[in-house]
Amino acid sequence: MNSRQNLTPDDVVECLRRHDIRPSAQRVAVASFVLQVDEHPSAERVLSGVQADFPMISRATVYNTLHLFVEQGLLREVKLGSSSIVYDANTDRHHHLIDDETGQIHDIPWQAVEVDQVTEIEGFEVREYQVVFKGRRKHNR
Amino acid sequence: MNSRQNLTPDDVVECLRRHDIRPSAQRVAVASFVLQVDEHPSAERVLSGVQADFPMISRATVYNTLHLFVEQGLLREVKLGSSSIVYDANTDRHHHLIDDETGQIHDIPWQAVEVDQVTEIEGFEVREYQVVFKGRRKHNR
DNA sequence: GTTCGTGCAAACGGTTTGCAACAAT
DNA sequence: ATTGTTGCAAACCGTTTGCACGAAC
Repeated sequence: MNSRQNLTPDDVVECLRRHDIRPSAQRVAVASFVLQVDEHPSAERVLSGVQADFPMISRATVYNTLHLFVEQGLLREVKLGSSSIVYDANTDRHHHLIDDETGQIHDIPWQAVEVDQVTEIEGFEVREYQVVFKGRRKHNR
Repeated sequence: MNSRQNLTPDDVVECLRRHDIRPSAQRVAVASFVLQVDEHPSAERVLSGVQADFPMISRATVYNTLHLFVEQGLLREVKLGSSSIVYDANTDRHHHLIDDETGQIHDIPWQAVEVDQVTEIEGFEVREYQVVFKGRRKHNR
């Protein structure tokens, strides 16, 4: 459920600026990939994806850059089922569904579900929450 | 929120048998620890915990044993915020809260919250779900 | 005498770190 | 000149694997 809008390099640069991130060539490359890929990529996935058309980017830079993006609110880390951290360009509130077969993580709109009484968790102060679903794609029709 | 009942070795042996697990010395040691510890331990945590009074147990055996326990429904794996897989002796439906400060995972009773419209997730067949809360302990009183 | 359980040590995979080189201002 | 950014390689940590020894039926 990722935007998939075709972003021009200029769009990406502006987006970085909006998040107080200086637009180096590497950062633009990482951002372009992460903002347009139609999945929730892990750092290693980002590395190989970006290396496809930007071969001289290093692993360390990708990790640095992703951390920076998270810090600046451009991305969110998602740590669920999978063995690796994945990144989510959708920074609005939403839920997640983990595909039983593929392990892929899908965004579920916030209004798809209604959760009640959240403020009332005994003994805890809840800062945020989400529903994590497990299941699978409904076949063809 | 773990039971903390004092289990005798015999209780543990019986519990293993109920789950079709042959009670070796190592398995009893792992089960005793995991069923009584008041937290959600990682495999490494189980290893060091069990080694405390059972020094000659190997890493591989702990990992094997935990996997076996999960397979047999004695434990559940919990893969959330933390970098490692943790194990949950509470096999009933429940939610989880991740402590912002400590990273600790707490069980939240199923009825603490009400979730609606879960069957209606567009395009997916939901097999199970839980709410994942993030927050912190309410200070003393 | 197979099968099952255990131990050891090495491999693995994703992430982090330290450090040196190189911009950028 | 200081600060920020990159690249490389090694370290790290939790987990997995292969294999050989030993116990159990």
